[in-house]
Amino acid sequence: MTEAPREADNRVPEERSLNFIEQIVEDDIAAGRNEGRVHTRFPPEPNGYLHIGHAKSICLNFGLADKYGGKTNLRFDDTNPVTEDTEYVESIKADVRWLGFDWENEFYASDYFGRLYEFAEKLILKGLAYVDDSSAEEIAAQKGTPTEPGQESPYRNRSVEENLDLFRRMRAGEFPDGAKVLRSKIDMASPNMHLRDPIMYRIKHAHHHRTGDAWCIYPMYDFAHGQSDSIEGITHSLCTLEFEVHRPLYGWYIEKLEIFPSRQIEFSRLNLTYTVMSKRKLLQLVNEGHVRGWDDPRMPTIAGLRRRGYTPASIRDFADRIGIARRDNLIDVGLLEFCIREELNKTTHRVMAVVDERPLKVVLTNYPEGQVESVSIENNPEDSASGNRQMPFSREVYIERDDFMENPPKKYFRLSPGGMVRLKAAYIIKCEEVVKDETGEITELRCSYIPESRSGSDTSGLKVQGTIHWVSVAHALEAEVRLYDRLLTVEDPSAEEGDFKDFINPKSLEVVRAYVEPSLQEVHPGERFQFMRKGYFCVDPDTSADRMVFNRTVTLKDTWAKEQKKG
RNA sequence: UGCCGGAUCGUCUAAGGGUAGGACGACAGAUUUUGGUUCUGUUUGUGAGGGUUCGAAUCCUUCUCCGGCAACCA
Repeated sequence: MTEAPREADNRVPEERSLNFIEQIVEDDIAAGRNEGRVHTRFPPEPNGYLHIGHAKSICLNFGLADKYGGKTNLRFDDTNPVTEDTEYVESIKADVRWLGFDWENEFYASDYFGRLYEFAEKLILKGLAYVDDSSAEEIAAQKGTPTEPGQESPYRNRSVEENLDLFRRMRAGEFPDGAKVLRSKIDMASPNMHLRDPIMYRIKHAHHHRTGDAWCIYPMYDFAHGQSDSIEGITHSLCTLEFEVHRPLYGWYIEKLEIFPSRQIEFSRLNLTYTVMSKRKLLQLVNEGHVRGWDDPRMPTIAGLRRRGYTPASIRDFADRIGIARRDNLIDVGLLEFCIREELNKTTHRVMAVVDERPLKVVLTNYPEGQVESVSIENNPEDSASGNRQMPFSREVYIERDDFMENPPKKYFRLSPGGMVRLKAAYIIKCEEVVKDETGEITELRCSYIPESRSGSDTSGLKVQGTIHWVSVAHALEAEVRLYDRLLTVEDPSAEEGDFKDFINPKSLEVVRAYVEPSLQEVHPGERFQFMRKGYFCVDPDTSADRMVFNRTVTLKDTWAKEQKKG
């Protein structure tokens, strides 16, 4: 039997192979587990801003639910009132939305404090939990080490009645912070440290951002997370590799409590070159003033990337490209840059901006004084629907100092004495004279222009190798441009001796003046452009009626600069 | 030294006994009024040794290297 060939079968979309979690999910669906349901959750602790590593997790969780017709909850893991705050709750919600995802439910671990308390009493009743009066130091000492078993607490064998009474009094506020904890009775000799009678509840007379002063005991992560998953009917609970050793405990609570068995699956966290990705370190950068805040465009936070000019689609694309696996990885930040360039190349308008503190004035000696003409320029050659706009051209224009060299090396295609270059969308010019001041510094270039070479109606027959951007001196607008570079000077700070802060790049931010074309008169924060030949830029929120500020999102690829470096 | 993971081009990631593929990067060329974009081509990889097999990245075995775990953090 032969198969009839399908028509136009060559356009089959490339089939991406499944990552290991998708394989698990498909196996589960095929086996009829959870009635074929797929329910994930994204569980941030509201104690910091989300970063690109969280974006990986968000895309994974929401993407999986989307792919298999499931749901995703947003759940704040707010079991430690002393570090958590509603400011973070709000920023996290804004960031998840901005990334393009909508959650099925907005939940909080604190919603379950009542249920968790009941779970704790249930374990006490089963003889599987006890109140311990030991101090934190004593508990740490009893814990043993990875290679030596721990010792049992002297309070380990209290009666169920006494434990119940003590736990209720803990809740009632009869004891000060640290006086007692509730622990699970598992196995102090377990090779898994997390099974050595882990703490379930601790006393903290602290105000909680949601429950206020209703509680003075708070559950630990291990006694909240899995049960929260279970309560919500989460089928696949995805987390990073460092929680792998918690999985037996996750399962133990579910088993002993006889509740819905959510399944924890771990994947490797994202590491990016030239930056750090832990909330603790990012908080340090903010608190110690190494950056201007959580949304500083140098930060790998979602807020920072947004301000820098990254788009949600580019971050989702990045998350998709890096994949999901279980091995440690260090992703080249160049891949992130590729993703944003790819999108912005298709979508942004090209504009002229001479990004130079000291631009070079070019005087076109044979161009009539006082004359201004309008030249037409494509908004985006990659998008024919984007149309054209007009730009004023006149006798004096600014170009970047880098676009002229008095003694050019071979293969330098820009302007040099006696050389010709095209001013993009306008005329070919020829450098006739280099004017310098008494210190030898070039102050101006006197050039002639070729009237027959006007873009669009060039009859000059001339061929020039270089085309450069420019702005008309009389029409240019001043703007502040913030040029960002990598936050750190080393690819992988964890591989270096010393603290990561020893490797902060002192040149990660350079603020320069630029002269931009007049069409940019009224720009609004968040708008993106390609500064022709320079890179992609985004209007910063610091922009006001009398001040224009642009952030450089990413440079254009620059093969000339690369060539130079080699030389 | 205990337990749990992991090891495939430079960097990620596929292939689950049957041609080691893709992406990014790099390199070379073509096109180009952005040294951009686009297009074409090239390069480089299964940590090591032994075994099973007609056939091993894949199975077995020994070893090596890397990561995580000893917060009343998550």
